[in-house]
Amino acid sequence: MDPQQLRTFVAVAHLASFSEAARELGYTQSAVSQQIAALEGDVGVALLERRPVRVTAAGERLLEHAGSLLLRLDAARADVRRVVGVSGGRVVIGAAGATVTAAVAQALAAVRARYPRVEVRITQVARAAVAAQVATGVVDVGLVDGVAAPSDPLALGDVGPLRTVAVAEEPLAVLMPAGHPLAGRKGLALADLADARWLDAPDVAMELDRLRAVAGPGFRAAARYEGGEVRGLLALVAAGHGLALVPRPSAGGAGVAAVPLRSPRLVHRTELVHGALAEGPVALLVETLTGR
Amino acid sequence: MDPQQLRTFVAVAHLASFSEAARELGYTQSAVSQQIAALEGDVGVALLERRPVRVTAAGERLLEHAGSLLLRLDAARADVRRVVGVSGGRVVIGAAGATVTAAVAQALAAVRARYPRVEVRITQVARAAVAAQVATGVVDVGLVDGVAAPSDPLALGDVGPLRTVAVAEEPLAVLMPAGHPLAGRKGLALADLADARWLDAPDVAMELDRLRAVAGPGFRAAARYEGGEVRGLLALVAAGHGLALVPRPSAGGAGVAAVPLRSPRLVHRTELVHGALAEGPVALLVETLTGR
DNA sequence: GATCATTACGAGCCGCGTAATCATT
DNA sequence: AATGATTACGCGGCTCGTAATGATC
Repeated sequence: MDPQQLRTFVAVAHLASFSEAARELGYTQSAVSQQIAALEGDVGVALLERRPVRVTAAGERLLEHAGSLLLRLDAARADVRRVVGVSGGRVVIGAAGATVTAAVAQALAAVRARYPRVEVRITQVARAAVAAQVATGVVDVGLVDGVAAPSDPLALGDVGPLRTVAVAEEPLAVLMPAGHPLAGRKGLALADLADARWLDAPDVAMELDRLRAVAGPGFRAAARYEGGEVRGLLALVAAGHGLALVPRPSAGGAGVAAVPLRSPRLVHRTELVHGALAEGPVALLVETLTGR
Repeated sequence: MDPQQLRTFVAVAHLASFSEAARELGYTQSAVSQQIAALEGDVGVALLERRPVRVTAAGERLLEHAGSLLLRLDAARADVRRVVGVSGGRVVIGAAGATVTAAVAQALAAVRARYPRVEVRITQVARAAVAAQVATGVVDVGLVDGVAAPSDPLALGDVGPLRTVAVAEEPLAVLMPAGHPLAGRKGLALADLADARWLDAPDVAMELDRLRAVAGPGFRAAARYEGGEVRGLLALVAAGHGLALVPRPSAGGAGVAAVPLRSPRLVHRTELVHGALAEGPVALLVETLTGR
């Protein structure tokens, strides 16, 4: 069961095609076919049905393991390399969404103060790819946010050997035009607003998909705002284009009311994903963010 | 980083010798040397110092990952094979210590009732090897016991992708001769007994090592009883050879007093270790043990 | 007949063992 | 000198690509 075969297997399973997998991995059809055959011979079970290509029950089992296995393999390699300090002069943060809060900025300041010469870079990373990017060492740490019950961890799926720690938890608030009938309330329940029109602004507010996941169906999108500027969102809300659910600190502005969310009891949570730490700027960053 | 190389690396690191590792793995010195060289070339870092053989800092990091990685690899293979039902006609339980309690016996009865033709086998397994044996499929499930705070999981180290569930928690009692000055007490603190003489009976009572781990030093062994019979232990205690800490259900007998342990608040916990479950006798066993 | 997986086969590479070499005690 | 790790080298096997074959729509 060598890693190459596993990688090929997940590619085939995912694409449901030998030839596509071959193209993606830079092999010929033949090579892929032989690798799968070898893997099946090794474990002694058919992993795929052909024509159409579908994973068997046994293959399903292997798939469950394979992702984590490959992630850990990458993480092991990256961890070993980090010891040498290959990435000594640079700290790369992979942020999924609008996770660079005040706390993060502050921690970065601490890093700059202690290591003035290291370059700090923040790149946008797809939420699903954070673990892989941290594991492979493409980024040094990852930042992910989402909604969760207070002091509950985010559902990040399989993070393999990586550790996750909370860096911030903020209450949530619903943004609405100042003149909205509910604008004066002290707090409100999300269920009451399922029928309202919402703004889908993945970078600055809660994605509607995730909202639906925790609060049931509904929450139709009136418009989508793909910018990263909170002001843009505020303007849209003020103009009555729809509501938005945001962490309370980023709420507030002219013509906009921010009403705290009372039910369900949820918070906006930001978590840090990192691998093994030795010392140096990355370790300092993590320590500062987690309060030593 | 193929698994073979990793396996060789952990062997060399563990034995601190290329030649010994070669002997253990059935290779020549040369092959081991080449594998390590290839691995180091692959990750780009020296993993071992030679003469004497010692793992470097980078090697240490790799070691941390390697164990879990290989365990998961074995678990993946075993999980896949289990789908085919290679072990359909047999259920093998690996027990570390005296973990086959009434609950386990009862669950086994349920399995026999439902699957009359399957052979049930219980083998003794070293505590440290339970995870590996379950992962590789040598045994279908593992049973491990130990002391822990109420409803706290046992510290089993790395179990990789395996799941652990509690099957029993029993209060602890100190066994002492009926005439012992403390024999009439309703409960007592372990700290008061650190200076007493204890019986080291790993198969039927708490190992003294683990006792020291949770309750501090002391707890000198007066004698060691390696049998698996509780009666033997009771006889020794009655004769005044020493005290023993046992789960309360197995306490009691002529000439012996069992005084409940009050402090620290600890219980005897039995946990089940298992891989992925499909259906069949093993699944039934686990379900019965965990109460569906 | 077109698409796509498998099989046949040859070329190159990789990994092992044997044996010689080098280093450390 | 003896033990033990590394290097040299040749053989066998493995894996890939090309190309032919087979299966399925």
